[in-house]
Amino acid sequence: MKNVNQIEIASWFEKLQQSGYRLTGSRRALIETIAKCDHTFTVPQLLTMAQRLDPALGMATVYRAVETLASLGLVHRVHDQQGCHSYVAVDRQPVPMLVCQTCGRSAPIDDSPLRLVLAQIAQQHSIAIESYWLQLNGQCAECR
Amino acid sequence: MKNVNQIEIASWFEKLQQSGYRLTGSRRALIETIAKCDHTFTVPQLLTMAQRLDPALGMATVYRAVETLASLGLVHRVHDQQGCHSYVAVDRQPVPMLVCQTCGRSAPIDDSPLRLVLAQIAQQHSIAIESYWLQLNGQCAECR
DNA sequence: CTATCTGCAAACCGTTTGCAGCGTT
DNA sequence: AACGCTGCAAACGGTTTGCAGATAG
Repeated sequence: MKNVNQIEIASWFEKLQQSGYRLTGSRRALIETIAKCDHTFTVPQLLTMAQRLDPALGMATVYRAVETLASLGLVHRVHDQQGCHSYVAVDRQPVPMLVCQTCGRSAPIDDSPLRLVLAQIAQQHSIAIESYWLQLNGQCAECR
Repeated sequence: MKNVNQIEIASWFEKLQQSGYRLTGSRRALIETIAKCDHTFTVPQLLTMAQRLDPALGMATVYRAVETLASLGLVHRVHDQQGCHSYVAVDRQPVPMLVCQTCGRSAPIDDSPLRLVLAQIAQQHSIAIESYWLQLNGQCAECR
């Protein structure tokens, strides 16, 4: 499975600044690290990886940055049996994700065929769907 | 939205015993509480509710029981923006859930029409889907 | 009777926060 | 120069664990 989340570092930098955030060394290091990372990551993992670029980086900064990136929709939570401690880079708003349980790599999926089915379900249950989470857990071709 | 998770207390008791667990007072109290509960709950919430039946009940016991019930597939994690601290009763293996964001009540959905679409997606991405999480967040008819 | 289960309280650990100094704009 | 951002370390809060006594089978 190729990493489909080829994020554009420059566009992330832009988006940060457009939203009134400063483009600091820590944030550069973190974004560059996330861009290179082709799998899901936890905050402590991200810290370790990013410290190659910025050894003085602290844990609190990473938590704050990930929260910021999540609020901008650039990073997305991923769930696992044990809890919700992982994230992935995404290039658009919350996206149904496909996560390989072996290598941790992920890819967004095209959910347009799903929307139709979901609309039917919503009607059946007479509810209004505000958002949904779809995460497919499996094995990618390479890991099988 | 009616609570569709009408769990059968007796069948839960059976399943516990068949799996080699003892049917203790704490577990009875917890299962009866969950059966009455028509919405998602956190462990601390469950403790408070179940203490009506068993005032001496402790937090650790509830954590342990919920973990046990989850391993038997009787209870299922529910996700929210802030993390994964909620559960719902389910009567079969992990089920796509529909959760009302206002009242917290939930209903399992029939995912058979979805399976077809998911199979297509799996083929497109050449991956093997082992499990998936689908959670629809919205407003039920009553809360609108 | 025995092994499991329980309540208590302490330990744990991931996450958040306060603060003084630093760095971006 | 102003204000956002950072690192540090302490605080926090949900969850887990150790243990001695209780209890189901």
